[in-house]
Amino acid sequence: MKNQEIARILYEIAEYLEMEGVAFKPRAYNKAGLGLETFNRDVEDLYKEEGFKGLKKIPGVGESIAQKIEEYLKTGKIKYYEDFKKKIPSSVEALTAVEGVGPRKVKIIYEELGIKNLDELEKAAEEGKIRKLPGFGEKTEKNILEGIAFLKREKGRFLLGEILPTAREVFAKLEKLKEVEKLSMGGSVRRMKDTIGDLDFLAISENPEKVMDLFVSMPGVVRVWGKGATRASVHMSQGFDMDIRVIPRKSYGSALQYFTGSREHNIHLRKIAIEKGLKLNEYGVFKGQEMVAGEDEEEVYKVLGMNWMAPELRENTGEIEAAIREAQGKPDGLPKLIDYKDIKGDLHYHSRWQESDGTPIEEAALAAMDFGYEYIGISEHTKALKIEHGLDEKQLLHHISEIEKINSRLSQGSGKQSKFRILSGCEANIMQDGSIDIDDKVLAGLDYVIAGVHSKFKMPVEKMTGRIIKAMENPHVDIISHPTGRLIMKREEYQIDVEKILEAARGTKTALEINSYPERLDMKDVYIKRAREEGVKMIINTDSHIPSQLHYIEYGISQARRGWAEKEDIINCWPVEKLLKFFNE
DNA sequence: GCCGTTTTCGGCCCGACTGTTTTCAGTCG
Repeated sequence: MKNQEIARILYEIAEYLEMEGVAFKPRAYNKAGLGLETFNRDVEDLYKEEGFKGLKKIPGVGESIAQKIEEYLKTGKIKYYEDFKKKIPSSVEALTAVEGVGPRKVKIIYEELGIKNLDELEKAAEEGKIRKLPGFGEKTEKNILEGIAFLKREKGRFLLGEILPTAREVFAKLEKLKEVEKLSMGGSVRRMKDTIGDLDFLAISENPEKVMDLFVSMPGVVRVWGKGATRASVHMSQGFDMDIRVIPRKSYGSALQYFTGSREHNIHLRKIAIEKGLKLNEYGVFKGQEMVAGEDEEEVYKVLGMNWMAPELRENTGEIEAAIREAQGKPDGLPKLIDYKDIKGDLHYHSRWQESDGTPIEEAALAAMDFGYEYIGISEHTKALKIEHGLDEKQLLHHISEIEKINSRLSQGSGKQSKFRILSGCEANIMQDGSIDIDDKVLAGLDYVIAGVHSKFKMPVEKMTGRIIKAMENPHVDIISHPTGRLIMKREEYQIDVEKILEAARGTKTALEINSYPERLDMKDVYIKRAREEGVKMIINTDSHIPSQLHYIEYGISQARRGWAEKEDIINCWPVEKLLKFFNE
């Protein structure tokens, strides 16, 4: 996929244009970059199939940018961009990553001092050369040094699963302050994005200064980035930043809306406000001087002519249009999102990750019951994954009979226990040629089969796509685990043709997994949305190895919601009989 | 440079904070 690659160049062109002080074009390039990055088709395929005209289908891409994309696809270069690089050969992206340094400052430090990268910038700042530049001073220099130190220390973003528990702890602490009347979390955490940059808190308080004081002196705060009358920003020892804003009650809803974002969602909303002769900002919706909404988030959306929508949807990928249609009573409104309580069981659980003496399957079943589930599926690794104690055919037959025994024991128990069901499964390996490492006869004896790629991740796109499709065509395979293989911030996705995979999944009635493991969250939201549009069924699993990981399901559900998934799209929202019927078809 | 149930031309989201100025530019979210 070259989408990301070209998008990055477009973003950099935007920065160069900003350096030059060009108006409006930077926004156009940023928009086109985002359009390309979030476009659900491979730009190379698009160009091959539909030519130059196809490129203009990408949101934000018109005549001129389409030409530049075409140039890149043909030659691997864009002259317009190369010319900028010749003029100012700075690592723009690296330099603007420093807090307080933007394109204009990058231009000045290059032209005055010839600085092109972070190391040179750091050296110049240490030598006291930065403070002498026009528009710079001692403080800016100091901030640059601290900003660079920060970048070196942290990579910048955190996994949702890493940060959400901490965010909730901080929330609980802040909420206890007697000066805080009301508190909410905004930002990407409220939208449950797969990675989080920082935490945003919003509060109502009669005594904002006091809240600011308390916020910057909270335990865990190692640095105060800034502190004003209504806003403060701090760095935490765990490595992330937190912001807080104190907001008047009458503006709480609009502030919550504004600080939840996304940025693109907000920009779209403001345009709609303007079209209606209104002005939208974090303090409310205004008609002239008169405030027409603000205290309540739902009201804010309502006066803009649309229904309220879940934060997970707010990425400006069609949710605003859907909310408007819904408010007008038209069909094709907002999706009725799967709820965090809709999952009835988890089918990706490894009980034998350590060869322990206990009864790990029963332990898993009891934990799942406590979790409110009606069933759990035990899906051990299979023999090709020796390092994970993968089971061979003989051991799998034993696995099946063991589960039968536990099931019959449970069925004689009382109430909840008697209705609970353990399903026998496995997570088999999709070998290089697309075959499965377990004999079909044994696969047939299991309640369900998950198949996944666990080796040879770096195959060319046609081969990897064919490999997975062949696995789906095996009549015993019911689910493909972590379909793209990404490890967030660690490993790229495998090269696959997502459209072809979706087509095959629908044709073979194979469910695609939404793996809830915090560093996987695989499939990601845009693929979930595509899968749903194509009528492909999905399943949200945790890939747990111990009972305490069952709660990861929340992260998988959040990604499903971000992908517009409804209850019917997700097969483990179904009762066990319907689920087994699906597997048997 | 893009885009259009008011437009193929004339618009393009908005406010807080910082650091540098002496009324504001740059950056951020």
